[in-house]
Amino acid sequence: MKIGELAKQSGLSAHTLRYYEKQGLLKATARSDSNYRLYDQQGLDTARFIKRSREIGFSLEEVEVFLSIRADKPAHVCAEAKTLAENKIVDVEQKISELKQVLAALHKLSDACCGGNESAEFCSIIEALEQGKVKGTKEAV
Amino acid sequence: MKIGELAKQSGLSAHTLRYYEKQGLLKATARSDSNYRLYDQQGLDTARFIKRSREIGFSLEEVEVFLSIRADKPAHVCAEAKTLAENKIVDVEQKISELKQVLAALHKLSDACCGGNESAEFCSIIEALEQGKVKGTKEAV
DNA sequence: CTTGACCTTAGAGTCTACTCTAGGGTTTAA
DNA sequence: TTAAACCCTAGAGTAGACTCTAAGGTCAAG
Repeated sequence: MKIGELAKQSGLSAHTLRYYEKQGLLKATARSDSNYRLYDQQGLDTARFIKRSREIGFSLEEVEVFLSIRADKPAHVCAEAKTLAENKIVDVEQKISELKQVLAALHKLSDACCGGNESAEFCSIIEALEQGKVKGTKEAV
Repeated sequence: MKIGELAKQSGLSAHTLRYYEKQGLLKATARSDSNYRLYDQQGLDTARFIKRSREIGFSLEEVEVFLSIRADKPAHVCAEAKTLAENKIVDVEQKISELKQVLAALHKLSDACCGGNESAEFCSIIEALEQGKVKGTKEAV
């Protein structure tokens, strides 16, 4: 199949597929006489593999590692894949905890403010940002 | 005070302060004979205001709105500030919920894998990415 | 034969918020 | 006086993952 068909089947854009090729993640199986990229079922599998990995939050660099494990499984061990997953778990947990602190600070801001059509002269949000009364982002980690 | 002092007092870098000026967020109060930026207490207050707003997760664009409210409070109403905060809360909650789904998918991947020095020939992580058994990212929203 | 849909390439642009560089002037302390 | 430490500008570079453009070749239908 040509790149447009692969795009349709995989849910990635043709642009993105070419980009992945440039990044060394997914090369076309062959080229037609007119130099069109041609893909087979394997190419589609790989495209979907990449897409799923991205959706789970892996970077292209990490996907590359998965692909190399997948390309020669006997040459690799489970620990390699699991390490990637565990590191990513730590990253995501960290990000979630940061966002929760941000959320708490935002709620504090928001709850303090009447939010009405009163003049902002004594708006608690502005005041809080002004005077640094809002904590919980860096300090409370 | 000069930019270096303001940087020290505010916790922002001189580079960043100049960047903020270029973005129209914080202009120097005056210039010295030698064209150095000069700031007063108000400048420091503003720099800190920006820094705090950023730490709470507001974009520079949003900070600009806060600054304009702050610059002329009687001309604005609380609702403007509160709307910003509430929208940001929605954003952050959304992001957290996405990350939680990602985290669940990652745990599923990781837990299924032995993680040992066994060959990756039957690695459940690779298999899961391969066959699309991993759900919970887009579909489960 | 032509129109439109498809494909090619190299390379530039997007987003956000910085961060740094080059090349040069100023100030301060020893 | 000289060296360090500061300041200035315009503009480029960084991150990550695309996304798009220009200029052109190819292919199938009518």
